[in-house]
Amino acid sequence: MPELRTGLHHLYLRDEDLRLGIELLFYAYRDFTAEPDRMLDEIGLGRAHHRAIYFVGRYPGINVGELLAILRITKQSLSRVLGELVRKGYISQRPGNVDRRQRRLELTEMGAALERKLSENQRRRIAAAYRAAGPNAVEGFRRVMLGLIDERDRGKVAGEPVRPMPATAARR
Amino acid sequence: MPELRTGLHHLYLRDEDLRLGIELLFYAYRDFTAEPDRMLDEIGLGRAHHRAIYFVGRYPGINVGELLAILRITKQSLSRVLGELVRKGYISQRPGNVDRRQRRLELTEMGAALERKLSENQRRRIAAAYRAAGPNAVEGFRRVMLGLIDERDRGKVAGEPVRPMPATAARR
DNA sequence: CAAAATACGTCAGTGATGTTGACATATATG
DNA sequence: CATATATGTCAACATCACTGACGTATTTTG
Repeated sequence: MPELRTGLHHLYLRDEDLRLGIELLFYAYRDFTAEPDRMLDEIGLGRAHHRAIYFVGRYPGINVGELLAILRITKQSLSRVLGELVRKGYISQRPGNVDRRQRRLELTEMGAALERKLSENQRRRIAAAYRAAGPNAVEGFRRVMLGLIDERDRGKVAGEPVRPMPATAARR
Repeated sequence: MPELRTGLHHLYLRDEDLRLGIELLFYAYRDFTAEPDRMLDEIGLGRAHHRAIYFVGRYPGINVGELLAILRITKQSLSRVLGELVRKGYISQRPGNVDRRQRRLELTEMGAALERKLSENQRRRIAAAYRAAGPNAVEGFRRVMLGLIDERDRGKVAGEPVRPMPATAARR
């Protein structure tokens, strides 16, 4: 269906084109995470903490279940990470208004500062790549990346926040 | 300099544009690795093994130092992974002709079969994303991804293999 | 040719991140 | 009230990474 719009069903993909795609993902991700990892290491945190901090910053008030759905790790893993972040004062929590079983998570001032510091690095890298590649390339980048993501999560990344929604939301 | 060519120095990047980029990378990488990870798990291997197998398949005859430069892990980590792969019969090794200190690595039949199986999955995902996005988007994707990679490795991914080169090559 | 550098390996210890499984508690819902 | 949900905890374990120290074979160099 989308193929018809643009006539792309004829796109000829050589093995090498696909290999290049695989490698681009490997190298880009490797370099994209390297510097934040180093910074985190200095304060005794790791990439898992970064991810939690990032998404709590992105969706203030997010609860544990929603975060689990994004990160796709076990609650035990997340619990450890989240516990450390709360203990160290990067994340605050309080029960939900409508569903008091939930822990609604937010960044503290300190957490927000760390989040900015970490993602500033990544933003800079992305901004440089975007600028060097140009607006058309950026649009193409987005289309392809979105296509790489599992269909059910494309909406999530495209903008609509994982809003808690009056109780019992995350039950997809 | 590249900005002048295309006049992109005016590209206006909102905070949200950059956030989207960060998230695209997170989600795409998460989903890109999920299925191979599951397959590997069944045969008692992990993502680290996949990476080694992939790059040995990509550069037959690659030596340990070159592989280390690509993966950016310690030799102790790589040694473990490589040792397992050799013991289990996925990778064969023999000393280099010109420098006999080197271990030149190659996939066995079995290793090549596993490599195909694993990356077939990733190829399919990439091919689908490419086809849905169209050739222009693919070109843009490549430009941006390349820009995200550390400059010194852009050549590597763009095609030129990490060829051993008559002795003393990898000393960048 | 002897000394130094290189390619690679190993042993030992540690830490971060993930997993499974079992069980507990508070709250919500039908 | 019975059941489902949101979350947590304890325990054990695997994978993948790291640091540091040291060893051997081979190549390069003064």
